[in-house]
Parts: sequence; C-alpha cells; structure tokens
Amino acid sequence: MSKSASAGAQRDAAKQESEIGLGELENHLGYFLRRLQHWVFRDANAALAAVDLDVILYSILETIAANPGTTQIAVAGALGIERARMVALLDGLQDAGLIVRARSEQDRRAHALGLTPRGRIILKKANALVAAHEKRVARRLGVDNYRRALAALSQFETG
Amino acid sequence: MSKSASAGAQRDAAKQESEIGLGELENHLGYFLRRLQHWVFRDANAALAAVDLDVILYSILETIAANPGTTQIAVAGALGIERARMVALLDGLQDAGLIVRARSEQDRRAHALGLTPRGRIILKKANALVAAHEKRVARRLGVDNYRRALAALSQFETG
DNA sequence: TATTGTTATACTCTATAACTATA
DNA sequence: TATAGTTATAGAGTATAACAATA
Repeated sequence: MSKSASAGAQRDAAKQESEIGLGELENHLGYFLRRLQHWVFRDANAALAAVDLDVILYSILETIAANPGTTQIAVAGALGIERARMVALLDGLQDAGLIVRARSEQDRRAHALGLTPRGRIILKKANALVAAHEKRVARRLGVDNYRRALAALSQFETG
Repeated sequence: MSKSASAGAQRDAAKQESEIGLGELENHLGYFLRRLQHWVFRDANAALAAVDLDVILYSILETIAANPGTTQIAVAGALGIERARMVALLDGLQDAGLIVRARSEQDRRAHALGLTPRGRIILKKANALVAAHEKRVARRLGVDNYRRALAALSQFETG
C-alpha cells in the first residue's frame, strides 16, 4: 500500500501522464519551459516560505540589494512586473520592515529603494535557501543539463 | 525621433533594464525560465490569435489529437491544468465546434474526447503558426542555444 | 507633454471544497 | 470509498486606464 492517499494519487497521476502522448508539443520549447518552471517555482516558493517570502518578493529584494537607490519602475522592468502591481508588493515588504522608500533627490517623482538592516538579514537567509533549492533543481534536471540550460537561457535578450 | 511613442517607451525600458544589475538572480535558472517563458508565450499567443486560440487551448487540441478518446483528467494531468479549469476550457472548444465530448464506454463517468473535422483543420493551421513561432524563438535565442535548451529541458521528469 | 507612483477595475489563473453520477 | 466531471469561491496575477505630483 502507498504511504498516504495523496502519495497514491500523485503516483497514479504520474502513471497516467506517462501513458499519454504529447504530439507536436514534444518539439516546442514553450511546453518544456512551462513544465520545468512550474516545478521550479513550487520548490522555490516552498523553500522561501521559511522566511515569509516567495519567488517574486525574493527577486525584488535581491534586485534592490544589487541596485541600492533604484526606482520602482527600474525593478519592475528588470523583473517583468507591472508597475501597478509593484505598489502592493513593495507595501508588503515595507510593512514587514524589509525595505524603505525614500524620495529620490535627483527626481522627486521617484522613490529611491533600499534594504533595511532586517531586510539584509532576511535576504541573506533567503539566498541560502535559494542556493539549496538551486542544487535540487540541478540534481533533478541532471547537473550537465542544468548547466546547459542555464548557459543557453541566460543568453536570451529581452526587449 | 522614434517611430512611435510606444516604440520609444520600449526602448527606454530596455535601456533601463540593461543599466540594472540582477545580483544572485544571474545564477538562478528560475529567473531565466520566467523571462524566456514570458516572451515565448506572448509571441505564441499573438500568433495563435489568428485562429482564435491561445497556447493553452492549442495544447489541449494537440494532446487530444495525439490521444483520441482520452479523458479530461488525462489531458489535465499532461498539461498541468486543474481539472476544475478544464471544464470551462473544453466548453469553449466545444462551443467553437472544435472538439466533442462523448460518454466513455469503458467508464461511464468519463468523457472520451475527440476532434471534430473542423477541429482538425484548425489544429493543422495552428501547427503551421506554431512552427513559425518556434523558428522565431530559435532565431532569437540563437539556433545552438535553442537546440541545447530544448535538449536539456525535455529531459526533466515531472512527478 | 511625458513619467513615477498610485488607485481602480476587469479578466484570467490557481487552489480548494463540495456535489453528482458512477465505479 | 474512490474517481470523473462539474460548480462555486477566494486569492493571486495580468492588463488597462486614469489621476496627482513632478519633470
């Protein structure tokens, strides 16, 4: 017998998946991107829950850390988030005491973003969790495939 | 001057992106997966709009074509879609006259899914549009990177 | 006039729970 | 008891449009 109903259901689902063909989808990068991303984000979000973050919030913190004093628009552009959505996300990070929004001196329309000391501590913990997650991804994909995928995908230019 | 306000805005956004660093994100596959997937899905959806489909609906049609008589659960499992959501998606395809739901003879709880003649015609057109899209992805990523990415990502096992 | 941050709205997607008919 | 399909609902994400302050 299986360890639990949920484990059994997962196994059955996997079995059914393997019995079904994908047709043309086998030749489409988008299908595999979506499939892998689904797993990667679930694993990363589960890991980051330990510091009350998710992938999006972590990415925002990391981007601010790498670009202190940057603006909401710049972070939104780098991460592909709508600037309208950034507001609520940054509100949350601010309420949690992880970031500060200061008036920019060069352009008083803009907010200069920065991490608080607490933000730096949480980000450091998050980076350790994400590094462990990244190792799981590499192991799951196969270390060689992981390296190839990272090398190939990182050369894609947005625009 | 730029060709239009929109083109100018895009260029400016790209410029700002290139001026911002990504920190640890540069080492994370998930970041690049999301970035590429964003572009790929937008391009594919734009292409499929010509036959009134999007990436999800196209994937469902292709999966049914590759597995005639398959069930809603099996398609949902293969594509990572919730079975609750499949209902409305299949309703749309059925209303458009592209698929049929028949009672399965082996298990009268299940629907045996199939394409209508019109569904086959539309899918054929969609496959041509998607093939052209796939070439754009390959050109944009670089043909070698594209091949490496497809080879690496396709070896990921879900479950 | 254009841009930054903000608010608001509508639509889509995700995650659940519960119901029905079957098994 | 469990599963296939369905309905309903709440939360998150996406896409837009509009406004105030500022450039």
